[in-house]
Amino acid sequence: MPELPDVEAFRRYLGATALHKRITEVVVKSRRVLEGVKSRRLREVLKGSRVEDSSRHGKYLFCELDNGQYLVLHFGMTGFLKYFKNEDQKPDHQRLILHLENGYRLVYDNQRLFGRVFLAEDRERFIRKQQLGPDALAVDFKRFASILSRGRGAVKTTMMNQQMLAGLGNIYTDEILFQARIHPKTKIAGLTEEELRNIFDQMKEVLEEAIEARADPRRMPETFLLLHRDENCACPRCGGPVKKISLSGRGSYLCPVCQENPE
DNA sequence: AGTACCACCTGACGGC
DNA sequence: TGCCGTCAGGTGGTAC
Repeated sequence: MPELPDVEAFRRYLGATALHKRITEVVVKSRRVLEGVKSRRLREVLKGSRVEDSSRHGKYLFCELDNGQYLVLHFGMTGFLKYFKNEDQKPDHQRLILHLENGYRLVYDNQRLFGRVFLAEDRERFIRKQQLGPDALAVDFKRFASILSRGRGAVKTTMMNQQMLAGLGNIYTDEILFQARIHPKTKIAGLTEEELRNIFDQMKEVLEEAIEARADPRRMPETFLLLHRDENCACPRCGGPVKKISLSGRGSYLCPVCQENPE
């Protein structure tokens, strides 16, 4: 699930729920998700504090605490946040539970344990340490073009590399390339300036529309490929069959008519 | 240095 | 019904 638009949706969800509420108790249900911090330390820092602000860089969510520290959440493939009061509403794979002063809980759920929870003192230093590229939604064209041109392989692989650009995953990269009518295997070096510009514009467009839809596919435009991610589904542009290929080990969906293979 | 592939986890789904 | 292989929206390490 969680690529940039999903994490942005979690951020807004946090803003509408647990923000500014005092954390009264902290339960680490799975210490495997903790990265670089022990349960005890995490509890000490979180207990009694409040999340006063939130921000996002790529797929990372930064929860700024009133003690100056940051609770940093990464969701892996299956993570999400859930705010609830009654026990019968609790999600199936709670990994970190924050009890709040109003009797509600904010839960970090993560079925496959690929997500990570960090504690950071400095947001920018954390981003540097993780070697993240600029956020895909914040980057300007000049920077985008110069970063992408460092890639030697397929355009999709480069766009998904978090050290190049932070925030794009498998689904949205497919979507952007579909909208830009570029085949995912196209080599970066083979792209014209115009095509690069088009990819950039579509990246912004797709991300903004997905955020607008609260990362919920049911609210997304019918023209989105991600609603038709199935082999032989009809391409929303030309009606031809959608094709699935494998690119660096990931399933990639595309329309072979709209996205011509350069080879 | 850059890129490709596997492993890490759990669960859902389709075929037999 | 049950077992098995395959696959899933991420990423780190390792091998070229």
